[in-house]
Amino acid sequence: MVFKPLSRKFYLRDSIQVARELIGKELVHSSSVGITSGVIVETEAYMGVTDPASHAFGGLRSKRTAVMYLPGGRAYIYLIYGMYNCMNVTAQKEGVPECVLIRALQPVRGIEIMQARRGLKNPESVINLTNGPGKLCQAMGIGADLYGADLCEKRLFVQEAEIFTDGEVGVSRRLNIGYAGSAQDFEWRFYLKGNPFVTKASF
DNA sequence: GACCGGATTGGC
DNA sequence: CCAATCCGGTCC
Repeated sequence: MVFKPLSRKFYLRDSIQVARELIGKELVHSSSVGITSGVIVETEAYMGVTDPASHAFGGLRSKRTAVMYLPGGRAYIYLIYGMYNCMNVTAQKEGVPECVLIRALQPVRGIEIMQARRGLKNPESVINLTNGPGKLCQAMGIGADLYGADLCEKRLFVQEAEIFTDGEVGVSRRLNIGYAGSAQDFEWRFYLKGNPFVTKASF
């Protein structure tokens, strides 16, 4: 099995472009219990300093946002609602804190590991493994220990998918950012049309 | 040092 | 529909 992380160059662009191009690529995590991976089918771009929905809005620098200011291509992982992790891919050149939230995956490798980590009652429900940002982090074993991980190395990375996922890329507003004012209307969410792992949205 | 709320989820 | 659960950000 040959792993080939995308180059740094892929990430050194604005997060909208990175978010769109991440659709259809494979996110891979090599952990002590084995390899898990999935095709990225839903993303959201967070445009940093000028984006009220971004954790780096206004140029905020903190322990949490620090990784976003490094050159793109690292994992920005944060705890949401005190219980779930969300994984972002950082984008842009050094000093420009943009990132892309991974909202859903279609499982490819290590599905049994994912099921064990998720601890679902009905294991036949594969859909529930990775159809949401918190769920996919749990299934993939992505936690705070991977904060800042370099995606150009081989522990946690993105590569070209070997399987073909058909369907075109849809665009919509981002979800659950009611606090973000007019930025709610920006269409910075990307998803694979018709894919069953994509979050059900009302628009 | 206190208080508030969230880029979510699963159970009732 | 709503509780879970805790960290970061804000304000005092």
